[in-house]
Amino acid sequence: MASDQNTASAPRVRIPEATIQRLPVYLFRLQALQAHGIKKVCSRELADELKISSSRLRHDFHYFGSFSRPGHPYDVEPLIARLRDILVLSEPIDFIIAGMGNLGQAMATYAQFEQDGFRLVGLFDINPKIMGLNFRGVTVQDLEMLPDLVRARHVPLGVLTVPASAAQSVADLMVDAGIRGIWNFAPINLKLPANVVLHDEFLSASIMSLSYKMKTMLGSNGGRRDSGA
Amino acid sequence: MASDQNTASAPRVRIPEATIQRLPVYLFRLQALQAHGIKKVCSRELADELKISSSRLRHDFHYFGSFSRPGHPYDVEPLIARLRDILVLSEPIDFIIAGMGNLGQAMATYAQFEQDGFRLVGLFDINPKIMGLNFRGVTVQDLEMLPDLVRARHVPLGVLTVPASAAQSVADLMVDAGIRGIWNFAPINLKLPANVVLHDEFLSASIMSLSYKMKTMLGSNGGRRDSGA
DNA sequence: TAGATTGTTAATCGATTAACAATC
DNA sequence: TAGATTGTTAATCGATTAACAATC
Repeated sequence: MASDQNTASAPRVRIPEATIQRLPVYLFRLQALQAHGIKKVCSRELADELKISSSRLRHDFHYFGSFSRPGHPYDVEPLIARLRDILVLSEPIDFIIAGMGNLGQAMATYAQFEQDGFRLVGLFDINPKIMGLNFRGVTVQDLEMLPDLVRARHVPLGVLTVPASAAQSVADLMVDAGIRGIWNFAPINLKLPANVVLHDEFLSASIMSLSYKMKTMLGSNGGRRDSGA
Repeated sequence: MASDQNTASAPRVRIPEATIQRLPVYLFRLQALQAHGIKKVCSRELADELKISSSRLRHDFHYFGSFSRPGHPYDVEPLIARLRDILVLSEPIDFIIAGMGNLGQAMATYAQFEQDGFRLVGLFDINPKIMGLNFRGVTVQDLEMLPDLVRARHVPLGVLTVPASAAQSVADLMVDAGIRGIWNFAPINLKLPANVVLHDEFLSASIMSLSYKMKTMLGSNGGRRDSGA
C-alpha cells in the first residue's frame, strides 16, 4: 500500500496560510488559460506568470496529493476542477451581507462571487431608506430579521460591511444565530468564539501599506519633501 | 518632543512585508484607544488586543527606531503621529479611480481614505451613463481624459476597479502617464514596470480562502454541530 | 530606589527554494 | 526509449518568539 492521498478534501498535515491564499490565484489564472483554449500547462509556465517559483507551486499542490504524472504537464480542466473542489463545497455556499452602504452594495452586486460558488441569500441594514431596495434579486431587510434568516436557512457565511462602531454587535448577532464564518470589512478587531472563522479585509490598511511601499520606492531619502536638517 | 528623531522614512534595513502590513493595524487600534480617551498603552496590552505577541510588536517598531523609553509604556498620541508619518506623506496623496462600477463607486465614497491621508482627484469610466455622475465632489470623466489629469497633477496612485478584461490596458494607460502605484481589484496578474508598485486586492480569492478555512474547521473540530437551538 | 517595560539580540520555528529521484 | 517534468525531500532563508540587559 503506497501513499494514496488523492482525496482533495482530507490533507494529512496543516496547510500553511500562505498556501491557502495562493490556491485561488492559481485557480483564476488557470480559468484565464482555459478561456484562451489552453489545455495543458507546466508548473514552470504557471508559476512564472504568477511571479512565484515553480518549486513553490508544486510544493503547494503537494499538500493535496498528486495533480499529474512525472514528465507530463498539468491538464488545465481537471486541475481547475480539483482546485475548486479543494476550495469550496460542491454546492454553493449561502451568504448574507450586513450593512448596505456603498461597500455592501458593491459586494451585493459583484457577480464574480456567484461564479465562484457563493450564493447571496440575504441583505440587511438599519436605514429605512435602504430597506426594500433590491440587489441581484435579493431585497434589503431590517437588520432585526438577520437571526431568523440565518437560523432558518443555516447560512454559514456573513459579510460585515457596517460601520466600525456597529461591527462588534452585528458580528455577535451573526454568531448567536449560528454563522460559521465572517468576512469583516470594518477596521476593527472583532472578538469572536474560536470556532467561528474570521477573515479581515482592512481596505484602509491595504492602501496605507501600498502608500508605504510607494514612499520607499521613491528614493533612499524618502522623497522630494525631505525637510532639510 | 516634537519631531526631533522622526527620521521615520529612512530605516536602515529592509522592512519585512508582514511588518508593513501590520503597521496600519497598530495605527487603527491606537486611534480607537485615543477615541476612548486612553493616553498610554504598553506593548503587551496593544499586542493582546491584536492577537499577536508583544515581542512581535516591539520587533516591528524597532525597525523604525525607538518609540518610548525602557520602563515606560507608549504615549498614544505621539505613537499615532509617528506611525502616520511612517506610513503616509505629511501631505495628502492624490489618487484616481478607473472603473466606476459598483466597486469603484464604493471606493469613491469610502470616507475613511480621506481621514487616512488620501485625496480623491479623479474618476474615470467608459460608460456614458456613468460619466457626469458626481461622487464626493468629483465628476466621472471619460477614461480618455485619465492621462491628461495624471500628467497635469502628477497623480501618484491609481485604483483599478475595471473588469478583468480591461485591467491590463487601463493599467498601461496609468503607467504611461506616470502613475507610481496601482491598487488592483481585477482578478488578473498585471504586468507592470518594476518601478511601479502593485498591490492586488483579489476579493474573490479572499472569500475563497475564507471558504477553505470554514470547510477545514467543519471537518477537524466536528464537535460543535449547532449551539443548542 | 525598585519595579516596570522597552529596546535588542539570540533561539526557534516555519516557509521558500534547490535539488533530484521517480517515472511517464 | 529518452527527454521532460512531476513529486518529494533536503537545504536555505526569513520571520516569529523568547529572553534579558538596559534604563527610566
